[in-house]
Amino acid sequence: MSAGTALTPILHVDMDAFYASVMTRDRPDLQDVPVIVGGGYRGVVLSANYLARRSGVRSALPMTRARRLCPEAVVVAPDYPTFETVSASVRENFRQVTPLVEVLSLDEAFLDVRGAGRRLGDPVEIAERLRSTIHDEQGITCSVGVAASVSVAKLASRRAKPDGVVVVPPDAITSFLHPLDVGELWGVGEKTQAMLHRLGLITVGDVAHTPVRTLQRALGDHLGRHLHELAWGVDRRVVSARNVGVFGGGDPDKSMGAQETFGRDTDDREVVLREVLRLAARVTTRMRVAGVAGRTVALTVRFADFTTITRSRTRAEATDVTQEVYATATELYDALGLQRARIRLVGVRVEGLVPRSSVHRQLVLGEPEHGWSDADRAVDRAVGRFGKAAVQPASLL
DNA sequence: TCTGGGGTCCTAGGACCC
DNA sequence: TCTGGGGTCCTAGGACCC
Repeated sequence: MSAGTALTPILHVDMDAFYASVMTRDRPDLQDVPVIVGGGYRGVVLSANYLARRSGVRSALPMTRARRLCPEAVVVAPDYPTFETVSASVRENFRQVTPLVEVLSLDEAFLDVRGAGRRLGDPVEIAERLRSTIHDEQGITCSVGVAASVSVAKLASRRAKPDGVVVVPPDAITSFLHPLDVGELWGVGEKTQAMLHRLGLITVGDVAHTPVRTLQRALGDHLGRHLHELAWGVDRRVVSARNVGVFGGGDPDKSMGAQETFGRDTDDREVVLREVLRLAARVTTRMRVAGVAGRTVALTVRFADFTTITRSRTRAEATDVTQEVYATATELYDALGLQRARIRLVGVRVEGLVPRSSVHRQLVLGEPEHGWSDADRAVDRAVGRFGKAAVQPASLL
């Protein structure tokens, strides 16, 4: 193993145009045409292949604009179960390299291969072997960034795209980072980039050579310090198999929610509340499967002009009961006192989740012994046996 | 037919408590 | 009593990520 790569044990593996690659891999007819994954009414682009990107199509772009930019593109609806399957197989490939895998999303992960060197070779050899395994088994390509820290590895993988590997040795970190636009840094989005540009800070090098106090005044204590450190390649964040977010085996979720954009805007309270009930049922069903309950219920309302508000209320005790979440969300909605406001989207979220086993409910005087909670569990059993369509709250029928 | 859905984290003000 | 101050909870909003 060369001394250089032994000092760069962090891999960031990122599938290339993941959704688009998966949707087209078994479709010879889609190999040489621009492809956009997304669609649906009022939707956005989830992913686009490299031919479509050449026309300026990017993820999160409204579909209407994407079609205008690339009218010849084939639009394909996403197939999430297949994405999950492919993603699980790839994660298994990762775990054969090291147990230190931090899954960021369906198509991205950090690997710490510090302990794998003797067995599997240096980090670059490991990266290349993973790439060919994934290509052979899944028929899709990925790119890998190799560096001493997660933030630099993440930037390196972007440079490696598509279908490549980029290594940033420790002595090349600042020469790699400093020419990049500040917007490339992980955690700098549109707003922060614009703010930094207004201050005349265009490149990562500009940020590196700005006093921390100045950055903190503009961006707040935390972000200011954080960006200054990132600009010098200082990143104490470690690859943690615990931080796996939505996927199994990691830290539990802190909140669960669901939201839905209406096919067309509505000002009808009945229509909105029927959707709120549907969302409350969806969320609490997931909570009961996960064995969690939460005290805070948050309602999101987005109006026709895209302004978005949230209102939340913390209940005395944690709940996973559909009717209780629905009741709180309804109170929050009615407290808005809306008069004919055009509503585009509603969302329901339950926060402050704790294991259900840690919740001991006070018996409220007059509360039926077998109340809504038992009703929910009966619904869950029926859904488990007969499928989602079998049981719905009465007002959804 | 402009702008999805699932999350996390940070900030800031006010209440409240010691 | 020339009004301090810290810690925690709650709420609302905003930025960001994939």
